[in-house]
Amino acid sequence: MRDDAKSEVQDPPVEMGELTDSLGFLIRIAQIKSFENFFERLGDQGLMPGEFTVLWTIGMNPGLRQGTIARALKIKPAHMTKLTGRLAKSGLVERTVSPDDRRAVGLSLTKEGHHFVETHKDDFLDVHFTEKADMDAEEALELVRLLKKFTGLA
Amino acid sequence: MRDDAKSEVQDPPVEMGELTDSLGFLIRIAQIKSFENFFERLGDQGLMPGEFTVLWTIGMNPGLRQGTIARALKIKPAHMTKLTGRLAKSGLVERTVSPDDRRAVGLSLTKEGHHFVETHKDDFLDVHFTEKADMDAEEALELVRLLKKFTGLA
DNA sequence: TATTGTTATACTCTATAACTATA
DNA sequence: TATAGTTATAGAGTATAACAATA
Repeated sequence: MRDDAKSEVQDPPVEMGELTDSLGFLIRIAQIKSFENFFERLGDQGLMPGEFTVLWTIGMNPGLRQGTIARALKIKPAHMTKLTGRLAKSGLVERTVSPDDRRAVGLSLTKEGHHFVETHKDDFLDVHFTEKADMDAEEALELVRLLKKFTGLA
Repeated sequence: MRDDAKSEVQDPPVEMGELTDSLGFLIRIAQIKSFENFFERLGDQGLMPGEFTVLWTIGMNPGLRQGTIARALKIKPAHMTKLTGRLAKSGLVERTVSPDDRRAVGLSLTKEGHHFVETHKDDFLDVHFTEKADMDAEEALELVRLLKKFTGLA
């Protein structure tokens, strides 16, 4: 993610042909770009994008169990355990065993967690991504609409 | 990437709010979807999407050095070493030390490499991704155009 | 001294299986 | 038996630093 002004290596042009019209390739490059944007805005907060996503979703659905949140966000169970572990250790998330089913772990935000989400909400949701890409508002809406359709979240 | 017909876990609805309009989140889900598509078509070929991308680009630019290709595809040097190592071991790529600069490694496809790219080209480029997502051709073109603009590849 | 590619370590995330404690 | 979550291991990919060979 380093992007030194100096790193202007003199490279010969690289022909990519139809690759630059391949959705899979474009999504990968978009992912890199999106990570760069995230770290520019929130890099000093010590959280990864995935952690923020989980935090946000817990805030919207307090008390829901870990597995339910994980499935909704397409996070694998094993990884979810580590993720919530970190968030709990940071004091942002509280895990409570359900009295109904003592196997289940309910998730909710601590007061710090709520404050954290509220404070960094706009930076996290990247509400101003258009500016970097020189896109107008209409294009941004259309990009979001088409991605939702492609992912099936539409 | 498992998606058993049985795995219809009865989950309560999970509220995600503005997250489903967040570009970063959508790109991550799109990435998962795109990987699923890739493995449906090419899973039995034993190559990862990144490896195919490298293979393709070497084919378009025979003889270019490793670092140049890596920078163009935004692959980190350390990873590129492993990647080309695997491709060379599979007999798809040939690495040759340049006589001009004996530090440089030039990459080119073997005969098998050429054949592999030619054979799986359409599956790899995912030229028919629209069908799965119920998108028409115009929407597909627009999605590609907007992603190119966002990534700066435009 | 600087650069090309390599090796090594550590971290995120995925995939998988084995395990526990419940149910 | 099955399920919820955990632990452990292996792999892909990234970040970083140190290194050898070469320039």
